[in-house]
Amino acid sequence: MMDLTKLSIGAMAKLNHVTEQTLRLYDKIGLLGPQHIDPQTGYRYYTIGQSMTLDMILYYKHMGFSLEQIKEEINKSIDSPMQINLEKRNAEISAEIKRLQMCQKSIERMLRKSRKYISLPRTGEIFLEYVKERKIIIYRTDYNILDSDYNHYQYALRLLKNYLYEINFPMIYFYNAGTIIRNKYLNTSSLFSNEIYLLIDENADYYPNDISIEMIPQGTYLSMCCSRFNQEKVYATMLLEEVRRKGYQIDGDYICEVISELPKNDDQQQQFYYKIQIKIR
Amino acid sequence: MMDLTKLSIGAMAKLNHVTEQTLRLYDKIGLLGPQHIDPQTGYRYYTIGQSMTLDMILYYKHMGFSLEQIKEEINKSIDSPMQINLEKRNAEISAEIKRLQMCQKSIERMLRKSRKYISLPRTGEIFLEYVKERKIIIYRTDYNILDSDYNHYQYALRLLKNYLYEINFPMIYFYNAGTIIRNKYLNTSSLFSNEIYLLIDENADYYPNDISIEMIPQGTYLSMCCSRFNQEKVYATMLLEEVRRKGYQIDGDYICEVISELPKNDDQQQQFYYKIQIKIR
DNA sequence: GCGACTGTAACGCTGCGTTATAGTAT
DNA sequence: TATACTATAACGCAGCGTTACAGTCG
Repeated sequence: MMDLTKLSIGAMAKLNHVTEQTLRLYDKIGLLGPQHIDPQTGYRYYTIGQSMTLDMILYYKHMGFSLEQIKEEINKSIDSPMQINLEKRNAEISAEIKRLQMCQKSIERMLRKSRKYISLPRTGEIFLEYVKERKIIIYRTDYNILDSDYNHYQYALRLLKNYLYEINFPMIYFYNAGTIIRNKYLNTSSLFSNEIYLLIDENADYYPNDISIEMIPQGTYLSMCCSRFNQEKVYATMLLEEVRRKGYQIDGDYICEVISELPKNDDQQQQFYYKIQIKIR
Repeated sequence: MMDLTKLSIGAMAKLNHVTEQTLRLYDKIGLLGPQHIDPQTGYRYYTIGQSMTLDMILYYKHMGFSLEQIKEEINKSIDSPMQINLEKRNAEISAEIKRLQMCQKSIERMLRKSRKYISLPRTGEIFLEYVKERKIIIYRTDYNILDSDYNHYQYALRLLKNYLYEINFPMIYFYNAGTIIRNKYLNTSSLFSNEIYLLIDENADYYPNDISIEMIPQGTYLSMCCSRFNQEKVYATMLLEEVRRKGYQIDGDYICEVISELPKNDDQQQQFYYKIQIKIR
């Protein structure tokens, strides 16, 4: 039978299902050293009883403590309570679980968005669709967005996002962006908009106090998918013509929703895929 | 107004709430490079439109993808579906959440154990307590544990644990260990035990098929806390004397439960704190 | 010309896994 | 002597943070 008080590092490792490197590391950082080191060869020798300490280390590790934290815990006497740290860790884990659940929400939303995109009609095709109520946050510029270029549009969007960032409204809650042309500007000869918006996830469970949210009503929308930035005026005109041709009644404001804005690394061009729509009755 | 198509790395970093190092890293690994690099100075210049790509990167990062994975996703065209990866990631997160919930169970059990320990009577004091039904796994040795030394006890325990490890019964489910003296050996002049056991968490939701579990019945136990290893015979004798003195009836087997076995790094001595008990009626 | 900015390069963090090279036990 | 074992040292992993030192912008 092997000597239970003089186990080589390999024997100790095998007995406890850890690697020798792990044991060497624990020795090095002062977490668990061998009971004896041969002064001639430097060989580490452990006793079987130390596997109990190793058990505890692994247990703490399982609970998510760092080696440094475990070192503190291990060296405590039995009387000093570890409860505080355990409860703290418990709270941390709760927070982590919550974060992961938020991740899942994000993923599910992306999946929905992806599925939605796939089933969308081709560019330029006009179609009817029912849309649920949507929450948005609006940012007003001091110029006509429809006449400005892509960079200014992006900049305005960035300012809005940064505002939301500053008031701690998590980015994960908003995704698609777009512009609104109010009804009163629809019938003028030249279209005008100074409002960009961000869509807010319907599942958002938290809003800062000082945020002003607008609702876009549910209903039937006449829609068209587009792929060129800064051609909103052209597309919108086509849409309005269709409204007139079919004899629909315009109800509310005109909306342009950016569905997808694709970064491409190979060429330096941005690709777009967005949808414009107008509520009718 | 700043040039929205020639943002320095600092300006870009500020606009998007990332650090310059992050942008440099993303450039280096080919995830997101500046649109222009001054060939003279090597200065990086970004356009505002690239913050959209950065948004996506951060969004993917939030969902727990690695930079390498994000790189793949970003370079995909809109037509190739990212659904597979999203769903895979979703499953990963579910598994992670499950793991964390197991962690919490472990922590809560440790907290219970800790609170229990604090309220325990002093060493040597005999007291009555009600104990719930317990599940244990037993390992039989071919020698009298009460006559063997600490190392052999630890070794037997290790063999049991390794057996459980091999049949994939997670370590987190068992905690306290102990020995049993069967009733038939209680009345002999010399105490005998060849069974050590591990307590199984009552919340364990999984058992391997080929495991044999024994139940220790609920009921009233006469108990005593002890602090010296290998003195079980002495303590047990005291306990049996108390039974006789008070006129209790022994019901079932004698149990020795190791409550705490404390590793101490400062001196090389192990410290113990265990409880022996016998069911009475 | 000064301060704010930018560049590259290198080390640090965690918890080991993975070589590489050299000495040791049996 | 063969071979299984052990030692130290160093690099790698992810995603940056953090120096340090030198050149550049307004």
